[in-house]
Amino acid sequence: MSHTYRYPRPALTVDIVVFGLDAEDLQVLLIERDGKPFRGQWALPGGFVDVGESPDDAARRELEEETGLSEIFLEQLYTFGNPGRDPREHVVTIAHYALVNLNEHDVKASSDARNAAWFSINDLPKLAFDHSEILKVALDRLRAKVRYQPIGFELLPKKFTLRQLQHLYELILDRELDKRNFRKKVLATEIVKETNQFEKDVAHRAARLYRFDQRKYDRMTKQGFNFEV
Amino acid sequence: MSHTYRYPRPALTVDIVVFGLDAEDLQVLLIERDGKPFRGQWALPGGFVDVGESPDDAARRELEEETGLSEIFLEQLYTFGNPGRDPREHVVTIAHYALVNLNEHDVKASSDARNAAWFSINDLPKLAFDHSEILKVALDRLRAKVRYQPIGFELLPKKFTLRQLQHLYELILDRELDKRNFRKKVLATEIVKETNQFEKDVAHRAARLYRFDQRKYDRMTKQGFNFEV
DNA sequence: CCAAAAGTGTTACTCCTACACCCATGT
DNA sequence: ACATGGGTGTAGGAGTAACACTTTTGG
Repeated sequence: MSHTYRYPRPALTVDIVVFGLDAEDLQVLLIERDGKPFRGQWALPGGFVDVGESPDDAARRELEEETGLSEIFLEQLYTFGNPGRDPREHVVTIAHYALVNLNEHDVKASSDARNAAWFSINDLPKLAFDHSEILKVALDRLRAKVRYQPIGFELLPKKFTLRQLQHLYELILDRELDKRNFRKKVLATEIVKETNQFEKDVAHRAARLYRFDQRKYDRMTKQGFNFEV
Repeated sequence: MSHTYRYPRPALTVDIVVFGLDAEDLQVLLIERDGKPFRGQWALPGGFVDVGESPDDAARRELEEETGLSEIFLEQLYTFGNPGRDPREHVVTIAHYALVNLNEHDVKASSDARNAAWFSINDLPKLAFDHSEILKVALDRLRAKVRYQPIGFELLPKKFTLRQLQHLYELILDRELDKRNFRKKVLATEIVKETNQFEKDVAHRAARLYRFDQRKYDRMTKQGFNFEV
């Protein structure tokens, strides 16, 4: 079946910048292209928006189809629509960004034949289309956003040490933070609660584990906060 | 001529929330619809994105066609694409917002037969489609943005008094500000320069006129600043 | 007992906030 | 001379930034 319109329409897609965190680096999830153009190059996961489907739903669907990731933090980023960005035709893409905790989500579950892999944001391959630009905008957004909304927590496991949280902020903001001031600031927000559990199997004093206060977290995500670490 | 695609595509439009400022209120520019659906209701200016045209260009073109406004500050806001937002078919719209100085731009120049008018944001009519929601998001964005980027200046004439600037901030943020602290803060940014001109024809001491320092303005627009008035 | 990271307070400084009076101009 | 808004300074408080040592644990 084919579809006819009175006027031509740009194609509409979604692309998703998925950020993850390992011990070393902030990472991005990329897909190896198997079709033209840019065959064999790495690209952001994404695909067409179906008629009758919201862009947000399309982003979640594509992400699950291509990488197996579901039920993660996902937000709209920006819409890119310069006519030259896809050599085949005019394709407008609604870019999103997502945050996942690598310990609790496994990307190998991908049902798609295509190759998916994590790359450090400090060591990225050349990307297809204008995806480098999209990634840059996503990173800028992430950096700006952690300063006034507690979204960074989405990248950590449910229970985490304050050092892990600090490390996350250091990776995102790309600078070192003072340990004492950081702890004071985080605890002052009351967004984390201490547990009675501790790290295991470390060759030094074990750090206390904390978890989010979901009620405070939700309130602060809506209202915003000032976290000028 | 008609156009056939293998898969159906959502329609793609732009809508623009144009903010203006008069002595009393923050205003929004609306268009009276003359076609179905929502005939006779007020709506945001906007229209279809042509193939081969960037969304940004489409927004500028539609704005000029419908209201005569050109060469104004315009930025992408958010893309709205819930399938139910237009009763005819699935229409995805890339919403933008624009800021204009009402003294230097005249909306009567509209070449389009449709009726265009300014409305106070405190006294809005019922809007077509999901345009009330778009307007709300635009207003939230404007409020958030004036705190860290000097975009509010776009709403003022080239030369203005500090009282006008303060009034603008009070209208956008919807609260009163302290005159002395506001002046200190603005002058400390060095984004405005004093001129040797003064207000005319006022029945009291004439206020000094200021203008932007364009170099500082551009730098701060890019880098952001903290303007927690 | 050594290595490694956890955990903890104080001080100086900067920035923000609150607040009231005199000045210049036109009528 | 009076009415109207223009223009100015200071003091107290809050928050930020800089900084070093002791504690706990495993090997």
